[in-house]
Amino acid sequence: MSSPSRPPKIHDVAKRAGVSVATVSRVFSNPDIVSEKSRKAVEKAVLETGYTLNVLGRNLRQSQVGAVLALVPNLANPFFSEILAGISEVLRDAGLNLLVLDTRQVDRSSPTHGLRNYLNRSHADGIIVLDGSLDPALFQSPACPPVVQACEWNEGVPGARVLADNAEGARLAVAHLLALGHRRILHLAGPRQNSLSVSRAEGVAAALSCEGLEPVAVIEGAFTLRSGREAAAAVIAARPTAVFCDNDEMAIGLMAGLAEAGLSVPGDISLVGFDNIEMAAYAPVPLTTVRQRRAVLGQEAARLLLSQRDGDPSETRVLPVELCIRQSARPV
Amino acid sequence: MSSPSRPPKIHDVAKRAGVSVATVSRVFSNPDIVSEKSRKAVEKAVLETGYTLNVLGRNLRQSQVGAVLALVPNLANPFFSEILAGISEVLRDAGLNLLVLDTRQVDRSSPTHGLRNYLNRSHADGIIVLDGSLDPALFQSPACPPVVQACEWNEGVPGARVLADNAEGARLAVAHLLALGHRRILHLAGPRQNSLSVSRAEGVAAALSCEGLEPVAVIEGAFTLRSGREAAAAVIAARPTAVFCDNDEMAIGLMAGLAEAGLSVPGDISLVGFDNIEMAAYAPVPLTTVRQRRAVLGQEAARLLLSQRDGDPSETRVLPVELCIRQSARPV
DNA sequence: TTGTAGGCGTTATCAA
DNA sequence: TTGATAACGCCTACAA
Repeated sequence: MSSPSRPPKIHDVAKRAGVSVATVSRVFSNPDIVSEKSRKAVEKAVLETGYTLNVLGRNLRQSQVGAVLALVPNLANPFFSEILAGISEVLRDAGLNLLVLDTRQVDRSSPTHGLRNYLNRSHADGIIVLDGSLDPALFQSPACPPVVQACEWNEGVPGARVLADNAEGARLAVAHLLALGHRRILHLAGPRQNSLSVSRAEGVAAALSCEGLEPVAVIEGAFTLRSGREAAAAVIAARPTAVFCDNDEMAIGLMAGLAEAGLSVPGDISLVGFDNIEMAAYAPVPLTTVRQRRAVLGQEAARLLLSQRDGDPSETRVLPVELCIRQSARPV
Repeated sequence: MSSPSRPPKIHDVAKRAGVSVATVSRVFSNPDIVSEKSRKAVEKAVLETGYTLNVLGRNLRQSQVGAVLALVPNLANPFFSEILAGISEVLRDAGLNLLVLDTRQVDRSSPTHGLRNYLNRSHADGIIVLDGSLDPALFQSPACPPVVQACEWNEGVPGARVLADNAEGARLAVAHLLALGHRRILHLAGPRQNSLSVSRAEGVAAALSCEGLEPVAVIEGAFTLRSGREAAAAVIAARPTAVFCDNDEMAIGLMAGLAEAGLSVPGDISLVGFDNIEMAAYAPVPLTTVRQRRAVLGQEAARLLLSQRDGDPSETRVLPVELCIRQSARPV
């Protein structure tokens, strides 16, 4: 309990407890194989010296970092926080820490200071990629630890993937609109290259083709409130009776844009979103949307990473989605 | 470029380049002090071997982790994501990584496996605490790295603090309501022990006391949409003409609750929030609120931590706030 | 069940 | 400007 100038090392504890450093080490890593007597002595000495394990030494010796890196396209975007919470939860139970890197904030290509430096076994024991726009070559180096892609994905990146059933979600949403009698349906999509946008467009096409239809228009947004609002003029010009939006934020933004133009939802135009963010139920008109369980998605990603690290083959998990009917879509 | 079974070490590079390991090390940490000739040779050997620096070795040698830990009360809460983005940005420029820990997910007291184990120089080079409810004793150990508190705070925790001017924000909000002629003002507050709630209550009191008034009631919420909605009945019972809410989520939740009860905002009741989350402008009635710049708050916290680490004295920064007038509050 | 001793990969000191 | 070498703190054969 004294306040030593130098933090106590495993050696100090050993001396004080009258045992060897190996025994002290074992008390920390595998207590069951040391005798009760030695263990008690060590525990007492630990308390007396205020010793805490120096993780740096252990990590070097074991060639492991004790942390997993999550690559997020935009850390300020609340969409990802719930996924991160799910990841964090599973990692914690496995004794691993969560490192977070915002891919916008880091040079994607520089060989010396860029992202490449992080994709290294000495930086993280594994990587969870939430950004589908990164160069797959980054992950193909033999120095790169196990990788799992979650939510967005990219062909060419090795390892397991965990995704919501995006196509099915979009199909459900559009089928719902069709069942309500809508025929002029517009798709307010995400960025064109984005893997989510692509899958959801497939679902839209699948649903519409049953009726021999196509979207009256596809407008490209940026998954943001603002881009939804700004799409209002183009949406109105296409005269749809209903709009399927690739996420809730664009749907809520569009709601505002339509209101500014004097159009009512769902009176003039029906709206369906995607994600079921918490705010969807509190939008000006409670939003009908597709629920995807973001915490579960994060948990699954972490679990896949752990089993991949343990040598299990990488599989791909597709998580079910479901339609959440509220008040923003009604019969034509 | 070959694919060695064992990752190349600094030794391999040195041999290949015909120099000593010390020189190779210097090329990485301080290139200017090595001759052009040696440097070129090393760079060539690095490329040929595919060598990447093993951070574990460096960290042990330098007794540093290369990462800062952020303690977040609830990682799934979008309020914190923008703060984290600000933190991450500044850390990155300083060559530090961001570790995130959800304090809900971790045992707060267990001496062997709890939070205490993380507050250790071998785990992180510094700590940014966004949770005001943690036991201050945790941070008082000599083994604990530098600490900065941000947003919420706790007397007894050492180190710098960075806060929004919560009292002033609340004062501005209530003064605005008073100027609109409101006299029956209710305070929908956060949890009673929360430091934010306390400061904001002071601001409310300060503004009201100028008119010799007090809140018609103080209702305790949980900073969530749901708690705002659930407060509606109690709010209505107190018959205020205006409500100041400790955050935007509760204000938007309350808006929904009031609408369900057939009351209109701002027709029947005026509302002011706090935070200016992005959704505030897209609420059923665009929300008048107090803007606090969360990204800047995170940046400042990280900067304070860095300067504290470099031995500068710890100061406390109070960040300005400003009133954002929209449409949820109007004259009585 | 315990102890001894070598090594994980790097950097910093010191001398050349 | 460079090289040899001793740490950094811990874990784990291996031997006792």
